[in-house]
Amino acid sequence: MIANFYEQAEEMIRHTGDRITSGRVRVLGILLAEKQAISHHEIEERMGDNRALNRVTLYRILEWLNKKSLAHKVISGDRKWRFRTNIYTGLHQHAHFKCSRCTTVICLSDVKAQYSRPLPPGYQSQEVELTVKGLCAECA
Amino acid sequence: MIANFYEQAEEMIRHTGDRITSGRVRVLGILLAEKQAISHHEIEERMGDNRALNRVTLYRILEWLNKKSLAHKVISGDRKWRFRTNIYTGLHQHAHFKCSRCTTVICLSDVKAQYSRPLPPGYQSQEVELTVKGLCAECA
DNA sequence: ATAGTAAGTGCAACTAAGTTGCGTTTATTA
DNA sequence: TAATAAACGCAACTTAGTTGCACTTACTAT
Repeated sequence: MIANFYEQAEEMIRHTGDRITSGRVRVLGILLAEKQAISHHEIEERMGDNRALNRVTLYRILEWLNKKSLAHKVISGDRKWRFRTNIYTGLHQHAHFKCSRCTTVICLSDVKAQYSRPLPPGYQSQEVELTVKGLCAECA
Repeated sequence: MIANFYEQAEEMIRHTGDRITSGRVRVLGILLAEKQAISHHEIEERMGDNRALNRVTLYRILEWLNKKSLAHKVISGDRKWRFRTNIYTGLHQHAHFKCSRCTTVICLSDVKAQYSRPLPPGYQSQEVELTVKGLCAECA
């Protein structure tokens, strides 16, 4: 079943018009197979010991996926980036949930960030990031 | 006028019941004098070249201020922590604004984070973080 | 006022996460 | 199938924060 994700990944990458490399296919495939936002390190783990990509290459692939809107970066206060494909979450702004016990990060795809007051005069909003911290169902 | 902030800082620290050390007074004084959330590095700058505290000590002081609720930590995706006193912003949850051009971070003390849907079943919220990114009045 | 002591500080060395420059490999194209 | 620009890998680096341990200092009890 992971093979399916690789096929799907390849198709998505083909659509960008950029090169289809095995690294991109593998990374995107792993992200597609994942229900959570995962870190650089977790992606390496899922690649298997000997087949791992170089750390730098992985960073560059993740950055590229982000630029091509195939995945997005999730920030969460522990100085680590996590990544999630956009296929299930869409492109719209959405919130993230981080479990303070197991550190899992999920996308709350139908929770939208709002705020109660306008910004100070002259300020322009480009992007809104909402992170809810707490306990996930497993850890509660 | 910065002297006033140091007096105020000393008073605030006295209230915690913990030790009043020159490091704590200086760091909190600097934070009180500041209208923005500032980074560890910016605090060092404001201390002057020769009078700077050790990096480790500064981190520990900031952590202590956070624990004592005299200041709070602001996260913002660039792997840097920033700090702001709680005196003007209160203890309530509030949002932050980060300018994507000049990287300044301010507390939006009267903007509250909200979200449009309940969390998935079993999930418990402990803390909500809202960061708005865009252009500040200076940079717009 | 001063000695004792636990809290706070400084130093050196370390870790984790991400970056840069440059030479080598590879996916596409012509 | 050769040419070539885009990817990749390696080594070395940077930035932000952490740990362990010895030294110093603010408070306390005399």
